[in-house]
Amino acid sequence: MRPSSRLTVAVHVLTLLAHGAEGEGPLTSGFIASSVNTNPVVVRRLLALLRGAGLVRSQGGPGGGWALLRPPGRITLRDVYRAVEGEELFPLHASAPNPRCPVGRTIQAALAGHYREARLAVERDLSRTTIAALVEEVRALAG
Amino acid sequence: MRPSSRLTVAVHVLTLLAHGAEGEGPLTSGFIASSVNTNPVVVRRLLALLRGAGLVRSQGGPGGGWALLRPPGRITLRDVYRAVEGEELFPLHASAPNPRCPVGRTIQAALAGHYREARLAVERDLSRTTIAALVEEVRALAG
DNA sequence: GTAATCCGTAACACCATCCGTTACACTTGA
DNA sequence: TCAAGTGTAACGGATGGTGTTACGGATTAC
Repeated sequence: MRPSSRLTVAVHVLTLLAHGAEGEGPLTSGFIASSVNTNPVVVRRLLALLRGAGLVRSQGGPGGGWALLRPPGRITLRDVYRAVEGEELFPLHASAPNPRCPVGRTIQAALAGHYREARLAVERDLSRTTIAALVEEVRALAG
Repeated sequence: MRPSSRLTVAVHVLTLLAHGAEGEGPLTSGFIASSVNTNPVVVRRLLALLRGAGLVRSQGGPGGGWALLRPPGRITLRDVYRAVEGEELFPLHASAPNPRCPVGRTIQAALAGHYREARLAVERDLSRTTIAALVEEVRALAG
């Protein structure tokens, strides 16, 4: 499975929700979409994944929109990654290798463990960065 | 850029080359393709990338084929990963965010550093495994 | 030198996925 | 009751990976 820009957009949106939290009230998907430069439906689809992970909540009707469910210091990039990306960092063969070949018969089992370790290494690294830290960086860069 | 199965197939092929090294002579793309269960052209395309990275050599004509250029104990999964995958572990936005938004204007710069760290973390993990180690695992699993 | 074998690469079709867009039903709040 | 939101299905376009055919070029064996 190839990587998408979902992680980037999801982090962008969460940073925006945390950054705008001083203003009162939730942010609409239309407003968020104008910052990301995309369509509101794309934003709602992505935020639905984050809602499924317990990171945000949505509210309908006038004055409705999206808001964080946790303080930004307690949301890490690992949480976001798990919410929006698939299970596997590196996919195995598209079609199964030849079972009559000793290497073909066993290579997937051999690789699976190493891939799992690599995925854990990424997640360990992503867990070091919080949305709150990104808000700080954004404020420093944007002035 | 999303992940593909290129890393898996490349590691499979290199393991096959190392495993079959006791037999004399290079392996043909047709033989390799039958183990991977794909088309010889696919194998040649992928091996061309590995050749560009100095991992294998090719030889035309009868008796020709592909062979390792280094002992399998000195080829790590990090070498293979760098040879066949793109630069970025996680892509940034497909279309640039809104420069009139403080978050949109700065989020890419803020994320770039974190993504670089994550990529290094993956590579650090992949560098712990060699093709020789995979040959051992395959032998243990296949009997 | 001739033929067989193998690589090198272009060209094309197929397929899955992602992204953007439209459309419309539903819910909420004033 | 109306306006402002979300929820979600449906569709099309773009992209990239994969599989396949085709053919030119190089090398080896005889």
